[in-house]
Amino acid sequence: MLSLPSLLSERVQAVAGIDPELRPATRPQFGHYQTNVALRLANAEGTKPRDVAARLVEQIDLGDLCEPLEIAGPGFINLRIRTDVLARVATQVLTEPSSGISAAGQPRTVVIDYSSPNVAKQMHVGHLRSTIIGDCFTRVLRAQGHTVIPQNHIGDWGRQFGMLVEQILEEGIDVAALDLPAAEELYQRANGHLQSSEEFADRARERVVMLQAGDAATRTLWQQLIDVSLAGFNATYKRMNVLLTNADLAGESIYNDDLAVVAADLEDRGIAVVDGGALVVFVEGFTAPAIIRNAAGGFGYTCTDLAAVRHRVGDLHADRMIYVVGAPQAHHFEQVFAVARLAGYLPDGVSAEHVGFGQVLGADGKKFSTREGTAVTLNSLLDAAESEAAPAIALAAIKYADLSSGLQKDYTFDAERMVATTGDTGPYLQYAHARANQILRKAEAEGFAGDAVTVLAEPAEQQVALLLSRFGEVVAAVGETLQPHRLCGYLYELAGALSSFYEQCPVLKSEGEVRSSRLALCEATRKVLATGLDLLGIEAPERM
RNA sequence: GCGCCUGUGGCUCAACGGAUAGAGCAUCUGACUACGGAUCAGAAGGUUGGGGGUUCGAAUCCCUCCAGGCGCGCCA
Repeated sequence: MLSLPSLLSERVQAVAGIDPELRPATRPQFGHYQTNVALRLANAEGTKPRDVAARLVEQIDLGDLCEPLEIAGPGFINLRIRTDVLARVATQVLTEPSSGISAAGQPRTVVIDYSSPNVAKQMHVGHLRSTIIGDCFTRVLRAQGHTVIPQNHIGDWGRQFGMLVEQILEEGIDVAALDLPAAEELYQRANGHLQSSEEFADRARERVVMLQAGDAATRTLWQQLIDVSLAGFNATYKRMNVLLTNADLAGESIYNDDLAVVAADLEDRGIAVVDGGALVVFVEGFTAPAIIRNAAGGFGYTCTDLAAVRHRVGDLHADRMIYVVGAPQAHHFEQVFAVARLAGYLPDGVSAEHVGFGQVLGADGKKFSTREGTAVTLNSLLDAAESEAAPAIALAAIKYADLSSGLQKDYTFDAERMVATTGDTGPYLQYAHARANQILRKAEAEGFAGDAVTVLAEPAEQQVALLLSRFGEVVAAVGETLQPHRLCGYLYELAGALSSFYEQCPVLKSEGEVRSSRLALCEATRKVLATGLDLLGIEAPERM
């Protein structure tokens, strides 16, 4: 079904010839939607905007959907949707399983790279954002009918495993018996050891070679470290209620065999050249080249990411790739994508987007860290929120705080503010949902029901219905722009409209068709709130 | 030095070149014998970091300066 805003837009465009850029009206007296299309046309033609508007209004065929169009101000055309149409659309939101989310016209295969913690280290604040944001994208794009393939690019390979394995052997510990925090302590000890002892550093280096060569005993310990870490990660994912599972794992190590292949391919085709002993690609617009293989013969993460691009396009058949990685990596990904384009790993038909995000700051406005100056673990963050509210509420609070403002901005982790049930917070939305649910439950107990919205006499009712009709558009916009805060803002507005409606329009105390219509409106709103919250990865409780 | 991001009421944030820059928190005033009050209605609070420019129209685009953050060949 074509959503109402798209339908309106289409009708206007049929006459205007250009995208009317329909926008929700900025003020109630301007109706429901406004377009500046006449202003733009007049500008191009050199005619008077209001004359153009008058001509358009004459020709636009919207009588079945809108009240008579109005021209206002310098030449805006204002649209007011007929209440019978609003009622019909609200009923559709209620009855259709999609709640108004329209299936993507061209379903794509979307690979999303997110979370990506490092083995033998606890997840920290940066992983919090990547995980929450990536999880939201997965949910939104799936709801639109895209095939989403999450890729959890965990750090399960690299030089650190040399020191880790050596430290294990020296201490004679049973890795399988460790938990993740203990593994991280091991990491710290190994790192300290590496700094203080040349001899240990040499052994660590040799151990890396053994690991790469596939030495059985070394591999076993390495695998045990991964298993221990995964147990920790999965516990956190479960606690966070995110969709990631072991099936989504695609750690760095899976590309081991591809690295030399990629390097050789780039070198053979003259894309990469040896410079200062390293194999590099010079990309126009970048001051420093991308290093494919360092002078010592090792492969860095640029090479790994190129191999990953090749795999995702070639084997997973991605036609859209999204990388949810901190903003400091922006430059790196720009370069990786540029090289991948040059090499043809990233064909024209495949898009690649890096969604960077800002840091999590502490209450002092500085980078969030512990008193000792180390990174705050994700679990301790969850603990902090749970000390303010029940787990389901605390989690909603964190996720909403993370998603509700522009991703690129830093945000301050303020547990007390996040869990507030007033204002623009996750718990407020949960409460609105629980409230709607409560009234529906009471209605059911009293034998009342409503299966269609038929009466929209009150402005408050109309406002709710209008917002319901926009849900699909908002979800589509989030899928396209990858800006979850749009959905947050929409749901907040809807929750507010619902509260106003409660205040002004008695539901259970009204009677007959008015009552059943209002119940249907409540149910449709409850459904959209629940669906929308779910897209954010937030649970919609039945009671609070 | 070069590059990227950020700068909007006291605080936290919206605003896809368009009408009088919107919300929330905090503050103040109200609301049915409140219990859907974990709510709602309202008030007050802004020369959008400064200065230029483009445009019928700029928080938004361009230039410049200021402040903060983050990057910039062999770590990931």
